[in-house]
Amino acid sequence: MKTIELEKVYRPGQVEDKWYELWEKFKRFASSPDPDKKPYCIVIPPPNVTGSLHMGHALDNTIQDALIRFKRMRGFEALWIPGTDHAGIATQRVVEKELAKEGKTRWDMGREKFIENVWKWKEKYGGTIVKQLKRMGCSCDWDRERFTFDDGCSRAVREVFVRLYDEGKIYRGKRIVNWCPNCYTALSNLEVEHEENKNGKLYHLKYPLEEGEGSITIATTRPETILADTAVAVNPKDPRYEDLIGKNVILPLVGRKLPIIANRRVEIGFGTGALKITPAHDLNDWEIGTEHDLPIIICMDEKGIMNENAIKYQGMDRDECRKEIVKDLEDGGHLVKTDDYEVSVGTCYRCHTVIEPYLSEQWFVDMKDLAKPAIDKVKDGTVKFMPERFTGIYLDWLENIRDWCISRQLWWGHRVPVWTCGDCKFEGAFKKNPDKCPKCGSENFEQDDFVLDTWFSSGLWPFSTMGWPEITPELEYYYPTGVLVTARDIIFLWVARMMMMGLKFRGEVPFYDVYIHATILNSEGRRMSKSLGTGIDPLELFDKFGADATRFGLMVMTEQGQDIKFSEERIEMSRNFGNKIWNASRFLLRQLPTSHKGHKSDEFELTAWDRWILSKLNRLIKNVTEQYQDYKFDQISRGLYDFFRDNFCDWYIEISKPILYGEDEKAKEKTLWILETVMDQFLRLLHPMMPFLTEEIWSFLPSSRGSEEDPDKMLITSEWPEIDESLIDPDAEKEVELIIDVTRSLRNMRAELKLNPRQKAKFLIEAEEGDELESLKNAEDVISHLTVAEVLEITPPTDKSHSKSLSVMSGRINMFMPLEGLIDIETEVERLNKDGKKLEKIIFGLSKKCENPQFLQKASPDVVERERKRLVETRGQLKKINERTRLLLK
RNA sequence: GGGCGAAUGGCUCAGUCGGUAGAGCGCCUGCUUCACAUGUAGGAGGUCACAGGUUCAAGUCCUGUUUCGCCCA
Repeated sequence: MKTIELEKVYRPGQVEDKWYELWEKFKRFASSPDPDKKPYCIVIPPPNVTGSLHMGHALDNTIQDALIRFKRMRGFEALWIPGTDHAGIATQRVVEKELAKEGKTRWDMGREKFIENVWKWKEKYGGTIVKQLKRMGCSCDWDRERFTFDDGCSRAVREVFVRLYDEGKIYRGKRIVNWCPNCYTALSNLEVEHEENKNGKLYHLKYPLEEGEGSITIATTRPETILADTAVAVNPKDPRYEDLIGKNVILPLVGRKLPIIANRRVEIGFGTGALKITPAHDLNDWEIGTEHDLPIIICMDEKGIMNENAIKYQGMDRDECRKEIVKDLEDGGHLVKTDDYEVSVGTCYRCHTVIEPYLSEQWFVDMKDLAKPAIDKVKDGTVKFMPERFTGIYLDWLENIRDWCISRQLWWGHRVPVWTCGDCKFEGAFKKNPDKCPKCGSENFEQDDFVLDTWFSSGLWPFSTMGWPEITPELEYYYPTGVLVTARDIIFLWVARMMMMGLKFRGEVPFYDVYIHATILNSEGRRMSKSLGTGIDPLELFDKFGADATRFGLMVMTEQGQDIKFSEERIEMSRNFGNKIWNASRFLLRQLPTSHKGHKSDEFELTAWDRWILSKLNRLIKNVTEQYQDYKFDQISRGLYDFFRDNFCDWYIEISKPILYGEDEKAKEKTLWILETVMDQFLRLLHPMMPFLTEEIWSFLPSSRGSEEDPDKMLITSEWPEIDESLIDPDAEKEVELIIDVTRSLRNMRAELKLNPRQKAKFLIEAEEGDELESLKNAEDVISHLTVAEVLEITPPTDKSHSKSLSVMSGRINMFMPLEGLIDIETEVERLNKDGKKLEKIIFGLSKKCENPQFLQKASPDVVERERKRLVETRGQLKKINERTRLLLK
């Protein structure tokens, strides 16, 4: 019979590539509606098409893949829809950078040509992240891969826009928006990151009164905007300025006359209590300006360059202008003082340029009505957040939602489908491009120049990927999806918007669970960032440790609940774990030329060890299955790890060796059956986390050999283990734990004497008559095997003095190792004293407890009973120790 | 300013219902034994941030404090 020889060390590289190809070749990831099965669907939170895999993706997609593989094995019709996001700003920037290398700009080539170029770029480089997802084993149905800017998704965007527009939920308005002078576009509030600028300054500027000698001093962090000041405001309740309200000041450097107005929004305590009002360059000022009907002056252009209103500063950029103005104000005696001031500045999430609050005409979505159902469905428990605390964050945001600025001054993206007639001024939104004005028939009918926020299309992702606005079989079968897996910084960008859009356009939530996973930090606890160079490239980890190990390591790390400080040690530990599994299977395969799986547990007389490992296995099945449902990935990985290393390898395989190398054929058969069963079930349980390694080993197991050619035999589409409750056996567990305990104690004695591992030792064990003695006697062979013992006497307590032996106690069991004069009395006495001290301390605590009437009265009876028993046992141990000390010193 | 989270061994972190504090890595010691040195056997190492409180009993529950991190404004 042919046995399979495996390499001593598992090498993931080739194995991983091979299996991914085979899974794809045999369409193992494919899913389509099947009325006989329950659907389970995940839509990937689409990564940027320009992106490459970072640790956050690696974690996010490991989780999704594990869930999909789990559900697939559980018999669900499991579909994972992959895809990417067209990432308006990011992609456009990348292509513009390329052009810049040739000394060109997008304006040089024009809109159409430029977009063509971006598409070309996308076709060429956009597949990077997809390849990387494959590299890590993601079992997405790639035939269903989507792109937020593909035809289908674009149709969905059009449909949604037109419907919201026609309902009046989308409107155009002139507002202060977050403007990025580097990307030349407006951004939504969510795309602005706030940073503390510790080098900020608060400038106190003196504005002279129009009449008389006096002046008013205002405080500002942005002196360059005085060029667009149109008023000075004070709080009506501020006694300092009561007399000045209604008077005018003269704006320094400019000479414009500004009224002093009273507005309750002005904070009395801030700065001087007097505020310069620049309606076109500050949101708060805009609101005050609107209330007072102030004139609006814009002093810079969309690139942050000072414009014609900036008098002699025209042409300077913002920062340069600030310096010049401060200098001129100082020269003119208008600068009273400059204080250091820590100021929070908004920056662009893509390029980190300081955001300019900027007055411009943009498209907005009125969110109030959309938000309401999205709030309700979380409040009534239809949609659940994991961990639960994110519910509050989500609700809080939606309850205070503001209108969403959806237009971007980009070229790459869904163009706003609104046309305006140059003749009759008719304006309308269209699902299909019109060629003339439907009202007056004019061909002077122009489409809006702006494009939509990328997140507008990702909000539709859970149903646009399924073919909506068409009602496809997919949509009817897979929607709502099971879970959205993402990081917490995406709760508003995706989760909330998908909820709103899903409820609005499908009338149903897009997913039932929202699993928010950790953010991965580097080992110093800082966010991983490519621009800071503080990131770790997951692909390097795949190369070094394998994708399986990286996946498993990440799963172990998610135990941290919130942020993960990345530690490569965990990945290494997982690599070692994989190697351990590999080697255990190597051992097993040598013993197992053919399958022994056909048996049933009642065919054999099972030993305590057999019942123990089957009991542990079934507990594992139970736990892992439940924990997948609760997204407890840390506990799953930990449970698998402990079971395999501790229970299976360290103990069961070890005790199986004398049997497998022995003569008892029936016992051999039984042991092989159990070994194979455990390995088989374990591989299934581990598969979602370590898909490659498990599939590889699986393909060697006799029962599934040849699965490389036969997709029906592959692990990926095999069945998830069913728990057999009848095999959970607390008695066997207790019995084996006793034997393990005794074995450890005996080994401990060996180690203390620095006995060579091959040197056979002699042990005496004394246990009270009863179950324990019985169990130990039954396990005599096993214990002597595990402890390399020659003579192993197991008896009831005797009167022997054991004076020349080492001793150790565990519970009510006393163990001795006779030494014939080898013992170092001093060391042994010292050790006994140390143990005795420990015991005394425990006894002191326990006796105090057990004498406490409150404890006896109030604690539950079983606790009292347990503590009493412990006290008696511990006292007995101490007595023995004292006795031994006395004997040794005699 | 408002909210959320964290603080446990040298490091990174688990710790379920309140009832004997655990793991991985690192460290020390023994071992090339026939699946595995990516291994194995053993060991040292903890005032559970601090202060109160509840309780027979607190790492765990409550209140406050400190430090750190994140989000929102």
